[in-house]
Amino acid sequence: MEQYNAYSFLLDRTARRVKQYAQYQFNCQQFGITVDQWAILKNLNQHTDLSQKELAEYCGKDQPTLTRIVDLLVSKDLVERRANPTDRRSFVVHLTTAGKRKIETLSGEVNKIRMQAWQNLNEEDFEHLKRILDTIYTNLEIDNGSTGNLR
Amino acid sequence: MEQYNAYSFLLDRTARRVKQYAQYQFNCQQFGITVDQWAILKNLNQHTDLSQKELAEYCGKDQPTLTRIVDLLVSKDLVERRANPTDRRSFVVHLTTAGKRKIETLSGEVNKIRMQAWQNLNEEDFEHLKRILDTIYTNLEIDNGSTGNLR
DNA sequence: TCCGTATATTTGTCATACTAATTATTATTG
DNA sequence: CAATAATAATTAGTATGACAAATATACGGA
Repeated sequence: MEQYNAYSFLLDRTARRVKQYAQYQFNCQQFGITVDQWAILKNLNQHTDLSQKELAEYCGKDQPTLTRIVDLLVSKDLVERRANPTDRRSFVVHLTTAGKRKIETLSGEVNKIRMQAWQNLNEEDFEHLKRILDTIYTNLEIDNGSTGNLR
Repeated sequence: MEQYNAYSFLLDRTARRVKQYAQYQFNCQQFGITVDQWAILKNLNQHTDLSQKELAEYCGKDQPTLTRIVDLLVSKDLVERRANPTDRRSFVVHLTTAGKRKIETLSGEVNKIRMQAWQNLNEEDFEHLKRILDTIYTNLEIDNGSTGNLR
């Protein structure tokens, strides 16, 4: 039983290296953004004009974190906050022309960087990894709801 | 090719949930430390009286991060910095009595928390996960050394 | 319509990561 | 031995992550 604990260490360590490696390449190639900022841009490109709440869900970030990343993207003129006509509480996050250009310029390079991790691994490994990570993810739902699992 | 990019998102998301879930349980059960602080204590218990540099390597943390975590553990009286007789640049990090007691008290509970992730998964999954994560990890070595891979 | 509640965003605080720079000490080398 | 390089630890700055609280707005029911 005890040995199974190692997964948490491995996961943490690997996820950090993946991000660190990508950020290192981003810096070397002067992309001018962080890896997390890239994830936001990429999501915005696929689902245009999301509210920050929706964007946070797609990107797997919480709302305070997303607010701050959007702040940085706004200061870099890559996105802008637009009034949401149907709800004055929320904004719509909109890609600027510079933001779209950034995505076009970097997409291919980012793919290359991401694929470095996948050497010596194959399609089947990818399916295993997806399944295992998804299972862990759903195993650890923190349930505040009506099913009343844990406090 | 493009789809393989998803691994980075999955890894990051899963690692964050694993840590968040554990921290949530730590808080509920009033362990009085963070998940990362626990990892340091656990390592110190296995390899007594390491220097901060060695400890950082075992724990997979960088040195500035380790310095700060040790600061927090010192302020909680769980470890202390002792002079290293053979090298006045470095310290030896030593578990206090309270630190040892903390480890004994929490070990079983932490194991239970960690095992929650492993429902619906088996030994074979564990081996797959270990192998895949280790492969990714070594694929992404950032080599500043003599082999001269990338700038 | 008014009131209480829910929601979207923001702000604050603490902890963790990564980078770069600083300090004190040790090791190396001419 | 003296000058230089390398190393252990720290500090500073920025970004992210989690959680709580505050604010503004929307929604539901009396």
